[in-house]
Amino acid sequence: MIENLVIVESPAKARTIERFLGKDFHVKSSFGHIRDLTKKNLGIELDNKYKPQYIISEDKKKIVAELKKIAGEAKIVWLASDEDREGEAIAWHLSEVLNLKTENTKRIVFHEITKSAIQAAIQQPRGIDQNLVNSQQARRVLDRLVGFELSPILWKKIQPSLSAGRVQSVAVRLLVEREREILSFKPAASYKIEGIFMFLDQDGQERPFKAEIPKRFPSKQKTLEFLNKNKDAEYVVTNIEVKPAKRWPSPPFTTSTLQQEASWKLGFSVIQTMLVAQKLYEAGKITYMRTDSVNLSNLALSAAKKTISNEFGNEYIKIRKYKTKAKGAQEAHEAIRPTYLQNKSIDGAATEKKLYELIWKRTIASQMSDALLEKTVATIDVSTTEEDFIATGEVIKFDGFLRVYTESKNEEAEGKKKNILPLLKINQTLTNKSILGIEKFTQPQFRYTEAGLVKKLEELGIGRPSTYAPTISTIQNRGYVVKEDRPGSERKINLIRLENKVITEEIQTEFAGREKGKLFPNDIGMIVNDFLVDHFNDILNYNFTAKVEKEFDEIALGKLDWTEMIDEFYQSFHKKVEETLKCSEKKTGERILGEDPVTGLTVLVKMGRYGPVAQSGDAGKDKKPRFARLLKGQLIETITLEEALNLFKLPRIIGAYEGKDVIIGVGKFGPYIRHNDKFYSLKKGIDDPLTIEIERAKELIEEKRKSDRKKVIKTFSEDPDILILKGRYGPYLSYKKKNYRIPKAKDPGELSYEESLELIKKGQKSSTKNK
DNA sequence: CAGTGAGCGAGCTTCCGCTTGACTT
Repeated sequence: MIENLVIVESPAKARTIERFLGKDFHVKSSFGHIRDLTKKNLGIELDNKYKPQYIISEDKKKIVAELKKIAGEAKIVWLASDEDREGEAIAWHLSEVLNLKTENTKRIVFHEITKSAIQAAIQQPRGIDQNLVNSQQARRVLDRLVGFELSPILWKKIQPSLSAGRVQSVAVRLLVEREREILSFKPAASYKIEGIFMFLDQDGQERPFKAEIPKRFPSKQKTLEFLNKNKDAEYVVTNIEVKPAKRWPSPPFTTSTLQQEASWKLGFSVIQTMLVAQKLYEAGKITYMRTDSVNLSNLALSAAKKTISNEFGNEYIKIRKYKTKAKGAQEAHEAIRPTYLQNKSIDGAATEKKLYELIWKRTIASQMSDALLEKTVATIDVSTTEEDFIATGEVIKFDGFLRVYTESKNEEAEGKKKNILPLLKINQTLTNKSILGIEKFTQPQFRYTEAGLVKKLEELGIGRPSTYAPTISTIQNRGYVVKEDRPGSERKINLIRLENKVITEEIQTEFAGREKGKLFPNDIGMIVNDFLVDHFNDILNYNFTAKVEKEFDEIALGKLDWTEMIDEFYQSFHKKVEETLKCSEKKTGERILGEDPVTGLTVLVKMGRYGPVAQSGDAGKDKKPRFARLLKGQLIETITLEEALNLFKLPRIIGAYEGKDVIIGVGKFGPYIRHNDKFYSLKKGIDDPLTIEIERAKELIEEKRKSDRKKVIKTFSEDPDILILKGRYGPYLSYKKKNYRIPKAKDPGELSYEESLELIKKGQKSSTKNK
């Protein structure tokens, strides 16, 4: 007979709690939700008050059976899932599925996994909060209705297998709208004026420092005029202002801020951050990594105090309590922090070490003193003009938390940029070394990184810590958006310099629009977005989630019946679904670019069956139209007639090599060279399929042949189709375009022909078995 | 790994939020 069974969501949590509770308590985990709506159909009985049809998920059957058995033997079952909507629902599903009786079932909650918090929770059990459960059912049913009624419209009207949902569709909308802002942005040029002045140090050394004219000059002409006036100018310091300033640390990490900082400082994708964090959590090194709370337990606060005192001294301690600002935060957990704050670093993989140290620094810094600064602003009068130069400098008087953590900035770059300002005095005259007029262009808005999009979604209250990373993956997997680097384009900028009373001009080049690891919407993302915004504006509205969240809150308080809320929504929503299915045309995003000046045929671009294509000629009236795939980076929305006409120049024969034609084309995976029935990819960003010449093509062919030869470990004279190759995951066997595993114990170089045949036979058998 | 684009039709796709393994071609 078991005295007590405690059920929590996570196995790692179960292990920790079991230690705290002692022998009488058996702690098990449910591994999250155990039931969900059936996937076979809508899973909601529309004519029966939206009754959800729950089934036990396939991968949970085993654990449910086990829990059922133990629960039957236990005297008391403690449901200890999280204290939020989803946690309450998990507790309720457990009590339903395990047939728990109210008299021996107790619901307990705690916000932090510390011994005292858990013991306190045990002292204050309650029943299941059905209102809170109902708010979760409303959330679940609403998301299912939206997702499972919108997606099929897209399959009919745009393309199969597409998807739409309350969260993902808004995420795509953010990216599409930002992209359009950037595409339509017209950069404006102006001139920034920087002067280098010399200052005689106490030890007789001349030191340069920088000052700027606060306003921008609108044209080159005005800049030249200003520089000319400076040829015979004198410079006097007319004002010095010294102001104290303060900087304070950021709160400890939540899921969203951890993803942002890991992206910025360590270059991690949001998925990578979560995978590494999961590892650290399972090893007991950090607290739970899916949280929206910035709260630290009292235990953590006192550990932080001790650690800071030991490491930096008492003057660096400032214990702070942070409040969550995020919309819709449910705060079931602590902030993400090291379990043991005295451990500054850990053993483990390089990525784990780096992420741990980031978390340690952020947590410790959050409990450290403000940094005290002194900002100096000096005004330098120019005798010949009305403009004044302004020099600013900043000195750190007390580093405080900056000793361990600088936020969201590349620390080295920041250090380099800082202007060291000398101790100037009023009425002091200065000598000018040079003045530079630099042409500056206004910048469009930034494109989103994965983590930047998560930040935006969190601000809008859309999505939860457990779904940020999956959402980012979904919109990429559907092809709506792509994460990539873009080289940008060169741009000339004017530089005008005054030095030794002589004005010189030079032209520099800079890269505009260079992007690294940013999210770009694809054509299909734009088409789907426009379609949804057209027909379902209310759901695509950035405030839709906030609006329904308010209603979920009312349901949780018992002020609103969940089925009534759903009914209110569904009546009008479903009507729109029907209308849209009936009325709207199939959408291809078609755009007519104009006429081919040579053939006179209409040229258009649209979404074809296999992706965006350009089409020359009308299917109805002309003879068979020609098609050409758009190149990567080209958008239906922005491609020009000229660019589209160029696409029809492919495939093209550029010459011959070894007696065979060399043909350039564009395929599913980008531009390629075809030679003797073999394909060779062009180099991304280096080779242009429209201009590549035969010599370069030969080079690429030879390069590929060389690297293929390197891959081969062994061949057999008995059958040249069998190849032992070196792959990404180690050696493998390749035979007629199929790959087979080589047992780890075998030295691939020693594999015999007979053994290879054996492996192929075995591999074919097991692959049919798996199906 | 690669070049397609007519049309028919069966059968499939899909949501968000909780949680980890079992997979490694």
